[in-house]
Amino acid sequence: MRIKDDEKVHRIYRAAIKVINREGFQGSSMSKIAKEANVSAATIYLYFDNKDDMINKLYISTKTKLGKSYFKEGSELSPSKSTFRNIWINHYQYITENIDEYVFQENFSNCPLIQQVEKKYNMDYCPTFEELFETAKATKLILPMDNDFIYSLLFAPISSLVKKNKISGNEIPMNDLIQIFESSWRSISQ
Amino acid sequence: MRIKDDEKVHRIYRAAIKVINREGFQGSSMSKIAKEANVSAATIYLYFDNKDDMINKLYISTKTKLGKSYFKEGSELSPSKSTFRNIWINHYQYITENIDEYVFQENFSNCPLIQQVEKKYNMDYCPTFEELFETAKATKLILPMDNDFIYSLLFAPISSLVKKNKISGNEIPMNDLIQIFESSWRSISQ
Amino acid sequence: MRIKDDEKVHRIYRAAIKVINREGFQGSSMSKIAKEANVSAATIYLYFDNKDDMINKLYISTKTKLGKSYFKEGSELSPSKSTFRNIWINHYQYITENIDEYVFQENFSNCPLIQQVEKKYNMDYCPTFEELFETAKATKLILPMDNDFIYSLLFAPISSLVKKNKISGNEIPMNDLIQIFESSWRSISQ
Amino acid sequence: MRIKDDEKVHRIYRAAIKVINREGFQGSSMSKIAKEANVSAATIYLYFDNKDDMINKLYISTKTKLGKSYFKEGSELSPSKSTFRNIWINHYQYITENIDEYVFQENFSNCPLIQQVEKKYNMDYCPTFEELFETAKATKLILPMDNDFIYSLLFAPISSLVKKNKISGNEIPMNDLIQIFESSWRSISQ
DNA sequence: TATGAATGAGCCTTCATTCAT
DNA sequence: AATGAATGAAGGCTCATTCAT
Repeated sequence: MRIKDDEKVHRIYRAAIKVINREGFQGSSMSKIAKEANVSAATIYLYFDNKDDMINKLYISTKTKLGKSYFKEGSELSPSKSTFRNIWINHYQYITENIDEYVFQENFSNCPLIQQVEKKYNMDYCPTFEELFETAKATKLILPMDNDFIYSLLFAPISSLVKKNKISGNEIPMNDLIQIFESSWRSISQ
Repeated sequence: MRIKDDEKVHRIYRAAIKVINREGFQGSSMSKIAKEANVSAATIYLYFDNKDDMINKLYISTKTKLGKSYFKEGSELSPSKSTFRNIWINHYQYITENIDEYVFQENFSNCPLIQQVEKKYNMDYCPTFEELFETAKATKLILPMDNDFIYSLLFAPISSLVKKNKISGNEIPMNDLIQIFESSWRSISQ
Repeated sequence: MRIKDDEKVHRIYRAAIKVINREGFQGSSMSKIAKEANVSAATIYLYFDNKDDMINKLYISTKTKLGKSYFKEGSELSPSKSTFRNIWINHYQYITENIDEYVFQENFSNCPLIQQVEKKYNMDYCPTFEELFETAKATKLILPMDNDFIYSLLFAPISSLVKKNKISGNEIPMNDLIQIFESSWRSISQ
Repeated sequence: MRIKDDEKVHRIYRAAIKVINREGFQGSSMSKIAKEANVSAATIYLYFDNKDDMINKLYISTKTKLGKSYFKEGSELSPSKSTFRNIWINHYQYITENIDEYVFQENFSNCPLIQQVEKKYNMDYCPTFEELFETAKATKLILPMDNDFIYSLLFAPISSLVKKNKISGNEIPMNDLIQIFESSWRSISQ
């Protein structure tokens, strides 16, 4: 018998993202995804229960990767401006380098189908962030605010700009990038 | 007769938003929308060329309303912090009061179908903002930055929080709201 | 708008029977039935919820017709041999003249899908028979037996022969028919 | 090795009957049958050309067993009422004890797929019956009728009742059984 | 021999859209 | 203008069957 290819799951994931980003959610059919992945549509059903199952798992997979993207292995997380800057830059780099995954994910975080997954997922979303924010607040590095507020003030502007640029096809020069970080930082720092 | 028409178009718009937000994009069929709007599916084709046409026009309609939401009629736009705060609050109020329209719009701004509309639309997006930002920069009220940056720094955090709260069902108390505005303002003010 | 054709339901019924008897149950697809009925497959779904619903309703429809077939309108049902013979002959004529419906029905009475319908249906199956059998027993025309036994002894042999002949393509001459009735009658008469 | 094969074929047969009777013909897929038989679906294709081939062979197998069921080994077949009664009872016992096989077979005797097999099969159906009936007619034990008629008059009623009871879940008490045989016998005896 | 992986064909069903009234 | 009826096309999914080990 042939060996069930673990790599095949990722081929399907990549194909799904590609098709969905190209043709939208409604334009994405299992057969299109299958063709893009160079497998038979029936094959997808060997790896997933159904379309929803596939989308959910794909969503969780990308979400997990994104969650990890903030923190490079071995890097320190002492509460300092430079730590925040590193995290911020990591995030920026990840979403620009994986713009398709990122767009896919943003598209779906609002989708009713995904929201129950989302709810459950949010709970264990980012314990690392919780910790970092708390100690930063304790050391009076940043303002005492709800963690969600901090997160949004820090990351929402750059995320929003990346998405906008995706559409227009522009890129943000490094100078501007620093400027945006400094502004975001100012909004939360004490 | 003209009035009757217009009223029906908006009934269809409201129904479409309702169905789409309830069942997702793929779950929204013309017949479901028709039923929700209490018309026959065939009737929709008297007012729109096809489904895409309807979605596009709906998108533009909501986008226009959102664009107007920032500025209350007759209000002054002299470049001052309080002007910015008013605009910011207007925006917040509008999206919380019209959360369905807002979610719909956000959902679709990333959708391939909408992006050509978006591109064209963005150009004449908000001349008022351009003006306001430019004079504010000239008077050194805010930092000299790309207008897109200013816009994102000012609005992206609160938008992001509203969406997150939509899912979790929470609401932001007024105190917190002020805090968020102050933070956002700090990120762009000089 | 076009008028919903009540005759269309019967066209679909006829087509379904034809296809099912020709190609068997597994060989019968909605599209084949649709083609046979000269309608689009989608049209069938205007009249029935789904395939099972259609089969069930078809089954009930034929069953009802068969139930009525025993008794010609206006005919007497006094308990006498000639009454039984008339009923018996009516039944024979009906199933030979509607052999397709009959075969379809026999095919499905054993099918798991149909058996819940069947169970419910059996209750009000044939009150007329109950009555006739009871009075015939009371007048000592026939033996005192369970009504089901009477029914089977009377009709099962001829039904079985008709089905066998359907396959072989033979027909039963009138002489033989009388002989079979006389035999069946002997098995229940006192 | 030969033994192992045979055992597996019968495991497949049993599984097929089980699945088909449980879920109907359309609900019976090769993989379900395979799972029920505890083999891989591919394995079935080592023993049968395809699904039809399997069903046909299964049908012939059960039909053969049923054909043998009438006659217990070493029993006498002199033309007498008691011989007929023995045969009749044997048949009854067999179909009640092997109700699944019996139901399966009845289900398929009307199925187009099976009817060519049936036609060919009928020829050498039951030479023993032919013989018995002929001598019984010659000795004026039973009426001079077509053998098919005799067969149907004798067995169709009890078969029909067994099937009906299968559905309703009842059983026939011995007293009634004798009564039914006596009735059936009266219909053919001289 | 035995089997998990793979797939083209086909099934049931729904959809966006048009037709006829 | 309005709509129920109708449908070709497509979608998700399963199946009988074959492949490769």
